[in-house]
Amino acid sequence: MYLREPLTQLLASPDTIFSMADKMDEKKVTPRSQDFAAWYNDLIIRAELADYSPVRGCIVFRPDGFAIWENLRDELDRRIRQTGARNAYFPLFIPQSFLKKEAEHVEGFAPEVAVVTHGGGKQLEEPLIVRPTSETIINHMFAQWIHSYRDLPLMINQWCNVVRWEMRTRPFLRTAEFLWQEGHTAHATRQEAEHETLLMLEVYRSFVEDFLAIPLIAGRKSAAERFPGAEQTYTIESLMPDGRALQCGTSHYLGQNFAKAFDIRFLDENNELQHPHQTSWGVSTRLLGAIVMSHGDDQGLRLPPSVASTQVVIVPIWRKAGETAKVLSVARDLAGKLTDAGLRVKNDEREGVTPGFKFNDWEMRGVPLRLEIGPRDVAAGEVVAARRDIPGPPGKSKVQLAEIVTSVRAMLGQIQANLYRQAKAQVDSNTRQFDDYAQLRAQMEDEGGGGFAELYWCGNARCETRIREETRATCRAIPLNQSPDQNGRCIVCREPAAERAFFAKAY
RNA sequence: CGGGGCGUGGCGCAGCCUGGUAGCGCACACGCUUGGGGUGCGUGUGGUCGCCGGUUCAAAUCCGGCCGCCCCGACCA
Repeated sequence: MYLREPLTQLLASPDTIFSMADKMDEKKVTPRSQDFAAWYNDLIIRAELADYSPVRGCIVFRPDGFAIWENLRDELDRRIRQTGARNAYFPLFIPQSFLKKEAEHVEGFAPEVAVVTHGGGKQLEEPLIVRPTSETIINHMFAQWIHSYRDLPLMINQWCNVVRWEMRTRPFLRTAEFLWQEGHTAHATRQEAEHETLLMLEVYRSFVEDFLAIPLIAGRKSAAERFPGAEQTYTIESLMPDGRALQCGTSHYLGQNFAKAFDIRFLDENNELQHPHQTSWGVSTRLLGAIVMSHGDDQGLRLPPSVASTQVVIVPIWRKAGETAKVLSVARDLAGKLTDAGLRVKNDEREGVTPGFKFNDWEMRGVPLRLEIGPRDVAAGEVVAARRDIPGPPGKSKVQLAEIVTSVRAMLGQIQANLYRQAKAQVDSNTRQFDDYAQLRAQMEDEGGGGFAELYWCGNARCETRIREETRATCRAIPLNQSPDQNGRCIVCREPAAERAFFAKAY
């Protein structure tokens, strides 16, 4: 399904000297500027984050890729628990009839649902679907657990896999099976549920920006982009360097739609039967794709220290046999000191590969900080530190061994902040305001994704549809808390428009 | 489902036109060498050429059928 090697060689101009080009391609990934999609695929394979599987649309998470997910998951899980939600686990299989209970929900998901028709060698009485999301089965259980306002709020989160039979898949960004967390809550009042929806949006926003160093626009979705069955969908959207937007997480206010469909009722303080107001919210392994694209360069991955499986790699260097023991001893001592300080450290003592090879290897894998230590450094009581966020000689500096822990901690903090700064600059330079529809169309026709377009939109679906059909850009987010503008005019119909929206071509 | 392309060691490809029993690069293993930015050399492992059938003394190569995959389109939080 995916091309293991990019099409770039096939697409290369006929006068390319293949014998030379091939030699280069074996060592380097496809340059990002040349073919963004090929660069992305190359990086994932070469950095050993994931591999293709024999099953169409499904990928294997290799240890280095899964470690990023684990680090990300542990931190987000901690933040989710802080809001009061608790983890639980619901079945992978859901009775097919459940999906049909909420009209919009079934319409939205039925086409991409996998169905199990046989088990134990027999045809099942009722087919089971493999969950594409768990609203139905969780609300079925909520109906049995909720009786009184004293049972509310009920806040459940689960980490699991889900399956959506996508027609077109890409590693991390859209796979048939993916890992995610899905939160589901039920509240006594609309206000409480709406507050929860926005609270979780803010949890996601701060988590992705601070921990993953990915700049975002937070806002609500247009009616057309809403989750099937939701009253309101909120989103965090990022912009990839190729100018296409990536939805990084969503939080939905479900109103009473599912409560009514699944007959969830409780007695309030006045002994009156009420349907609770609900929310659901989730982020997925798609975030790994966002990390790769937002930070990576032609040398490979660039991982924020917060999620990197290895934060610091030590490369010992020696020339003569007599130097080896001394260098290794200092390197090991250094690794121990940093590990004791709570850092994730690797000491690369491989023989038979040159230091230069190791430098490139660890840069490909995105390790934020490399410490080179050779005979000269040992003699001087220092190491050479090379920052992954600053390529080449400018990123190198000498650090005294005596103050190594403090220095490394400081540099990791600087790298985390700088990766965000670089990504933000990239997004800002690709975000434009438009007041003229012809200019918007021209921008979106350009090669590449077209970037974020910030514009006034009246909110009418007809104008939104026209933009989508004529520019292929969709409404990604309508930022929250805008101060109403009396002078705004819809970019399409010129009617008064109170709010600005961000449009972009999306993944 | 419509249009286009491709199936040859793990990966990328050549060989096919003009049949003679498979080759190159990378990767991998071993040895020496090298080591502060992807060292160099040597030796070696690994393939019923997508599948089935036909033609022929002989098929990766020619003929027929089938299967699979990829790209574009349709579709899609």
